[in-house]
Amino acid sequence: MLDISEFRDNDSVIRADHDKRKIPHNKIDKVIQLDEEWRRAVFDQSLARKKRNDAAKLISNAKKAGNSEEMKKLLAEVKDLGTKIEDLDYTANQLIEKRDAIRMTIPNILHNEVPIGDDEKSNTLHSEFGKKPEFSFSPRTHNELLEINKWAELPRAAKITGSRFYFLKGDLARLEMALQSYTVDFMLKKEYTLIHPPTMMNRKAYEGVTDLGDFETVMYGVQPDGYYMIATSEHPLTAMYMDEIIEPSILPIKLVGVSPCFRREVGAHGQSDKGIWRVHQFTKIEQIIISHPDDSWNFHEEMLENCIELWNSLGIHYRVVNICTGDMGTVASRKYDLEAWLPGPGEYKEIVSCSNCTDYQANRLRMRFRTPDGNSSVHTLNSTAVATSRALVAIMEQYQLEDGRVNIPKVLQAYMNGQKIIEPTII
RNA sequence: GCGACAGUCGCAUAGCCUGGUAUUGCGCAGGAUUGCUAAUCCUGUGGGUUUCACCCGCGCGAGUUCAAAUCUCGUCUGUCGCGCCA
Repeated sequence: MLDISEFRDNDSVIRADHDKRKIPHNKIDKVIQLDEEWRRAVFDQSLARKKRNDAAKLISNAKKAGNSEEMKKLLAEVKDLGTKIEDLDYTANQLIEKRDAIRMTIPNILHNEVPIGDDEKSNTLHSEFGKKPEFSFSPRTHNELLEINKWAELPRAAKITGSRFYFLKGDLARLEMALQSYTVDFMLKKEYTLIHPPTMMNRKAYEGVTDLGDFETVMYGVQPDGYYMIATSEHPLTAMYMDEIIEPSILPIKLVGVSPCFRREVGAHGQSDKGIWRVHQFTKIEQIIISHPDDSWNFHEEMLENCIELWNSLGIHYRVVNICTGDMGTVASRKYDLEAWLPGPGEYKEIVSCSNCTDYQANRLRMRFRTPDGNSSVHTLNSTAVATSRALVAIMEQYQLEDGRVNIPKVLQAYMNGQKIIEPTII
């Protein structure tokens, strides 16, 4: 959520941003209008309350002085003030609720260097690492590899839950654990603090970290308690400090979260969704930084550097792209994606997303730090380190052998008791 | 799940019985002063507005009242005890 002062003093910035995103200005106008109405209502409300407070003081004095005549007179004067104040309160509350309901849906201000364009085709290449692996045979898709090696049970998972769930089996399940351990150790060396968060969140906290539309399309609700399964550990880790005033001396807060992630994936279809690429549940290791606003752009680069070092160490060929205006979403101000080369389908596909959300989440969550001139919102940043299902797909496809088995990236072998190849599952 | 107690500004506290201007300490920030690894003093330290002032704010919500941190009801969270349990 953008700070209200942006609408009062700086609306041209928001308008210019809307132009870049090709969205109309009507919501901005509405927020400004409601804000003006609210401020008038609050002023009237304050006057009425002052009147009541003054009267209450006089009544108190009259009572102490034992002047019951005076008291009766004063009481008669303020008799109807209570209802009047209630009405004014109601009006003011209605106005600010409307104002903020709209303000919540207005997206973050984009960084200057975000490329302009309508969809992912306009994302621009930032950098590229590794080389496309060459095969003396026709490389298989990860889905074919899963079947040949019995590394996953998809139809059986569909029986007990539904489509897009999976049982991971045998060596591939072990590789998943190795990947988690390796990634966590990697992040610990960067002095991030490991966190296992709650896997469910209440509505209030969740509204602070995500686009409201996600409640319909992304998150699973948990009844009867009204909780939501987390779509990523970014959400609990970022919301962890909600409603707090943080001492600036503890900034930056650097966290590495490990959690299962749950996504409904409403509206997702197609051939590319076979296998475990796009699933309702997966495990993700996530980087989170809560920082002073002056430092956030440096930390955004730091998180990207961490990803690059990590994925280079896994020996995966991928490219980094700058996400363009049309592909950005509501919360981030700037976003890099890592896209791994998948030899099976012959495409680059997203494996990492690295965002600076500036003060957008912090404003909603009321996460502030002290400054000499009062409190000011922190910045929040998040980046995937590794989403295990997608990392496994990239490893399987890029490290595959002619017989369908898969070499284990060197850095993971120590986490697999020295094993060098993952073998088919027996049953 | 049951019962008792608790929730007050970053932290810790007083105020609640008996309704009438949110107390004190610590931490943090700014300033002053002294000068030796620091001390002392002053100021500030929840949110809002038409900002020399005023309004709101004592977990949240409702009620009683001219007036609620204070009384009543509901609710949430925590602590302890009991029960259940990996």
